[in-house]
Amino acid sequence: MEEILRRQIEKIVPLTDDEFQLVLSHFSVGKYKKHQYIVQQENPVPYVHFVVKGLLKSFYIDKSGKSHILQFAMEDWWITDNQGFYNNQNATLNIDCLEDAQTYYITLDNREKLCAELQKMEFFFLQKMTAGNIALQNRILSLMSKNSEERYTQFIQLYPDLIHRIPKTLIASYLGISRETLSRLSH
Amino acid sequence: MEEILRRQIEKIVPLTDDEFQLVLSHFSVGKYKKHQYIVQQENPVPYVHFVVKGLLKSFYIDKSGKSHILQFAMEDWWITDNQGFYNNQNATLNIDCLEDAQTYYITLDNREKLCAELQKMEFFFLQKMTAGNIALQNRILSLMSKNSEERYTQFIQLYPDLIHRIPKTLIASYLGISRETLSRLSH
DNA sequence: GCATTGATGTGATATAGGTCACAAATTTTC
DNA sequence: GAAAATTTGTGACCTATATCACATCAATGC
Repeated sequence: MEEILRRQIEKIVPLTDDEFQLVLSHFSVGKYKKHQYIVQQENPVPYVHFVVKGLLKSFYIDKSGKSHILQFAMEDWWITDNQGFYNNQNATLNIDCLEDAQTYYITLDNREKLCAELQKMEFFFLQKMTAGNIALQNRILSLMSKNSEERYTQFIQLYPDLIHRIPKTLIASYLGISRETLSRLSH
Repeated sequence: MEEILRRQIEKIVPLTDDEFQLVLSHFSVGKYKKHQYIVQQENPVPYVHFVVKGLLKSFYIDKSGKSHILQFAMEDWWITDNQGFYNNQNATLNIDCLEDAQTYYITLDNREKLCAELQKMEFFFLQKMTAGNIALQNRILSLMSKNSEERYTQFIQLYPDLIHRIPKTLIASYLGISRETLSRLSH
């Protein structure tokens, strides 16, 4: 399992064995059951999680009670409530498990210590954050310029693996359309 | 003008005079006229710009020819086509000036050099990127969970300064609604 | 292995917001 | 400062998507 984390980092910065051990020593391992929450609205957000097994979703519940999925996270993805985690605020999002899951998680303090001890980790996190930004901007443009069908097609292209692991209902919620509309498309 | 850049950085990391001179030496100054493009679709994206004067917008033109505003940038904001800039690709966005503008701009190479020479600048960029991420995620949730009126109200709250500098037509394009609908809202 | 819960499909109907068309007001340009 | 360009408002009409209501089917828990 450690290997997944190591490969993820080494896609961006090479690491010696010792360096990777140092990295690893700043993380903890978490195991979670399907339906289990790892972040809850109104509660603190102590960790970012790197998923090594399973599938999670982060979602926002609006004032009318409707839930909107911000992100899915499967193996090799990072997930947290950014606003809560980085600004030390209570969560506005929820994160729960769609499948039994295992993560390596790290606190903000530990992340900062790690970056101080191993400069290239700061570069790594900057690269990840930058890639995240680009993806988010594309998602915004997609929401603004594409209709439901186009967004669904794009989703299939971008995340072919997810299609088979996630009920359509949730994909609809991620795409910002109703499950009925998606149902009528997908045929 | 330099002072604006310095204050922007010092909101996150303190700088000595020498350090700031080092920072500054990696930037160039650009002056642009209203209507001038500083990034064009299909062209390279050599710089990120820090705006010290004026107002710009970045926008995407979809396949049907409709334009969607991704971002405005006034004094103290950063702007570029991220995908083009960080991945060394051609632009998918356009950026032009809504008012005569002045920026400090930097290449990717120079940014990397600067971070290598002055570690805290990497921390600075990471912080900015993180804040950007949070803002983008909120915008996505806003697009998914709020109707036109709520999004407009939120825009006014978030960017009260911009309301008076930007025609409603463009605000509509930023909010992902038609100008007619916005006109009927604003009352 | 049955019972509960969740997922999916589909009809009928409602509606927010888009589009088109025109006129008036305002701003910009030379 | 007149002409051109841009912005804004508003009516009439259209459409994509939401909502509600069932029915069926599949998955999961004990």
